[in-house]
Amino acid sequence: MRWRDLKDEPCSVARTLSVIGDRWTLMILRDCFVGLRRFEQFEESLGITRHVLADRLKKLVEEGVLKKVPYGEAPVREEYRLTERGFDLYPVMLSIVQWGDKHMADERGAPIIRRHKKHGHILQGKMVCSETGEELDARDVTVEIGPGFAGAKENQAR
Amino acid sequence: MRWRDLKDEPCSVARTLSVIGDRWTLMILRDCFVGLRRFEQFEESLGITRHVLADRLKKLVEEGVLKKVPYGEAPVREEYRLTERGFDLYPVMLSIVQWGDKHMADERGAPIIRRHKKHGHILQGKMVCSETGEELDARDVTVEIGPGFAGAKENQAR
DNA sequence: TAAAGTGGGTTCCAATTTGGAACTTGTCAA
DNA sequence: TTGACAAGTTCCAAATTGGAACCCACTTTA
Repeated sequence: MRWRDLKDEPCSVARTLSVIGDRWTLMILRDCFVGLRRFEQFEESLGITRHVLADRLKKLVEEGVLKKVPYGEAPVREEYRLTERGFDLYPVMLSIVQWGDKHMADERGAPIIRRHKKHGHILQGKMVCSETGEELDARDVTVEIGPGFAGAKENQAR
Repeated sequence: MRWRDLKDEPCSVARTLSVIGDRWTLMILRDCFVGLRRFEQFEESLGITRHVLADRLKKLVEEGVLKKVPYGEAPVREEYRLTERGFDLYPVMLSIVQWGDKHMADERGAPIIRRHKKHGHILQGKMVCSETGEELDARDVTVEIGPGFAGAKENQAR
């Protein structure tokens, strides 16, 4: 399978990765989640080649994860902002951050901490079962073919 | 910044992506989470070039996400299994799946569904504040410099 | 009014990575 | 002794990324 065929797989992991699985794309989204919006800000923050950045931003806009919003007066320019679809990626981002905090930090602790705006406390997210509220572990879960599986290409069970 | 310098950034997103952000790595992990273990199984499932697969597996073992476990008798071979560090990636995987289920599925619904082993019900995960139990949204959160930030290279605030 | 600055891109070429296919190694089974 | 397996390697071509320079529509400064 080629990378560009991922989006046609009958698998939500593959389909999501076809949008955010590119090198640098999640780093751009990280910057979006901390409030960066402009081409030059992303470039400075990431030190990434400009044409790769332009390409990724274009794809994220095409996929509806970011949108271009005009700003400024005299020379009207455009900045990039998360759409609702983009904000929906927050659980992905937060679980990535928390894995890094747990497994990749040095003895001093996490490089960045999060605070709950409303309550002021330091924030940790946790993935729970929306039915029972129990914290989820892969070993508690089985998978089955769902309604959207059939017909999407060469179907291998997964 | 080059891709291979990601691990030295004072940012847990960057550090985590230095482990799982490579093309195909998350697809390999998806297969691990549904129970595949052997080189040939990954190859067949992904249709990926063998040397890329070998390289990714090697890196995942080096990072402690997978471990090689002997199996078989006469010709003793080795298979790949998730470590605890690997199982800790489940929230990342699940949130990726759920974004795909919500935003990339066709009208028929999700290609795969999950069931809670213990209770038997269909399972949806949700990311909540571990303190208050509220579902989390990026807009409820602010970030601050944490204890592990300083000194790790050229520090840009993030 | 010419020169320099800004933000957001493109273009070009070299260096890395990936894709595809064939070859290797160790062990067993016919 | 030949074949089959599982798990890799090796080689070369194709695609992607990195680095640097160039472009364009405005605006400010001199």
